[in-house]
Amino acid sequence: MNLHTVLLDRFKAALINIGAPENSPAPLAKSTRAEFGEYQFNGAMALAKILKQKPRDIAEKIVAAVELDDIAEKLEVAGPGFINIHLKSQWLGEQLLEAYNDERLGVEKQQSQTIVVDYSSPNLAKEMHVGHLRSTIIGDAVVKALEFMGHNVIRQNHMGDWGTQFGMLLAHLSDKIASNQVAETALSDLEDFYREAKVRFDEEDGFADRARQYVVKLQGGDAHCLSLWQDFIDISIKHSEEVYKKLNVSLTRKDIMGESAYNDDLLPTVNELVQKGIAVEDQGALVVFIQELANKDGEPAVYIIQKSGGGYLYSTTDQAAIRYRCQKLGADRTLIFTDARQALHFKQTEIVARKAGFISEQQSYEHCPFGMMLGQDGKPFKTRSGSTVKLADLLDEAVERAEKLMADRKSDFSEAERQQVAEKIGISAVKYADLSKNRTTDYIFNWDSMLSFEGNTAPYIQYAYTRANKIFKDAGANSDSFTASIELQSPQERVLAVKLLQYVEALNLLTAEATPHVLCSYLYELASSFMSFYEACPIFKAGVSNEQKNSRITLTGLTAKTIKSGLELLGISTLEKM
RNA sequence: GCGUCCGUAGCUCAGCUGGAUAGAGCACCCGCCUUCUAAGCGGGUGGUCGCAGGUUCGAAUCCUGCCGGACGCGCCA
Repeated sequence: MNLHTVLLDRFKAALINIGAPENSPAPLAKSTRAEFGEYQFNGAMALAKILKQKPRDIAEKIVAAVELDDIAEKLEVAGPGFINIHLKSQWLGEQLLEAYNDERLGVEKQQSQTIVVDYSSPNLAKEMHVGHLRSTIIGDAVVKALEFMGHNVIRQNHMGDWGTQFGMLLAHLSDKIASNQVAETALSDLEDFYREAKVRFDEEDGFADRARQYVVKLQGGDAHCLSLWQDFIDISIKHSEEVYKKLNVSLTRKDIMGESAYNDDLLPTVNELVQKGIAVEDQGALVVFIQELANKDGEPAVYIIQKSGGGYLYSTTDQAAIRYRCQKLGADRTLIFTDARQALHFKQTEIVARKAGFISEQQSYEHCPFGMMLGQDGKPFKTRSGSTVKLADLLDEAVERAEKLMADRKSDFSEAERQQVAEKIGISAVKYADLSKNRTTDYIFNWDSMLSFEGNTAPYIQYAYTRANKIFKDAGANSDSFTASIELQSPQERVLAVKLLQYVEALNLLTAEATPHVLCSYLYELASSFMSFYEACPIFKAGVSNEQKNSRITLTGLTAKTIKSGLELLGISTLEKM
């Protein structure tokens, strides 16, 4: 059940009844203050001009026409023509009970689409660093939410497993193996390995030439080179998989669709663009002139799809990828999670692909950009040439810090338990801190605030969960058999009740905009509402009637289930105690 | 030069498909533990929503111009 949708449908019907034109604006919003009820309909003011009547008169007519007796306690017209909606406690209680007894918590699925999601996509030449964190976890949260909402999601890990840099790496690896080193050992630290290869490339006579030969051989399908490359890729993928496991990210080998996978498609793609007259030769290269993105002097933007030497670029691969995703995979939507700096590239890519007919009008292509992770000083955590922070190291530090915080507190955890809890707290703190921020802007990374256990943080929400879960279990309530009627008496119960029913609204927004932070905000508000309820509405204390007790246990149970569900979609696991 | 994104409390961030008195958390101040986990709850101080115009009954939100910041703009990805 979707509160917003139910109410909106009723108001839309009412608008027609009072003679408003079809498709009149029907703004329905959550009320900003408790005294204004739970929702407010603000359409009367907008209609004043269209109907040539006073907004308050229109509001009165809408109130008279709208059929809400079963749902609303009262409707009141306020201010210039706001219609405040106070929902019926009994009706809310019935909806909550339904949600409680539903394994989907009352969340209706969306109309199913095939959605391709391109995320994580690390460069296999190096180890994953902090720059890959956002794409990986934001993408994974969106993927999980889309699946929960009923979509057919196809993950695409567009790994950087091809390109000129591999010549240098393979030449270096070849030498290591020639001197009897095992590939796994040589590549135990990819970062060191890359650095060594780079130094040789820059300084050692003849090495750069050998590296270039390796590129040519590799692209020509030379067996020895391919075998070396395969070894390298396998080991590098294992590094990534370790990070995914630590991060509780759902990507697996079968989701990998690296750049190399499009190798055979590049020439046909380029040919198609040329045949259709979209790509033309310019200064020896094949380019697409994009008039739509021309500057003020009318000079078009230039999009290179083949270098003057015949080599391909990432634009070529991206065109091939669109063809594959839209035509072979049948993507209704394609979501791409990369940093904001690539925004222009993806805008150009879409324009070119649409001209070429690789993507149809009905199919969407959505670049979902995100900002950089910055240090305390407001500067990037990592510079392009400077030292990088390895993602694995960052996560290890998160766990260490969580351990220290736990050590400062008394607990009856065994050593093994404490280790496990610290791991979950540390990792989830890092993930949540990132996920809870609007992805489009840069954000400042701060250990203290993400691990502070206060405010909009993972530990706060996890703590709320352990509290709710504990009570629910203490009540001996089995989620399958326990039911009660719900009585909403105190303000805290009401606030919690309405919040619980708004889970679906947060999810709909998340899937539409690919913004996990709206789910974080929702969960924080839910957790916070529960904490207030917890303080104000005792369950196992004297003077609490049986009906009240059962009602509150049900609310608590649904809260626990909802938080658990929401955190799972964010890729954050819950704890039984902490 | 052109383009994209951004500028909200001392700090970190919500709110931006226009709606009532702009919200959280941190920090600061004041309260609440003889057991449903105080890693919590309640209350308070703190704002020319970068600036200036415009559209509108109504603008943090839309438009224009400035100022400030980040990032892009033909053979890297």
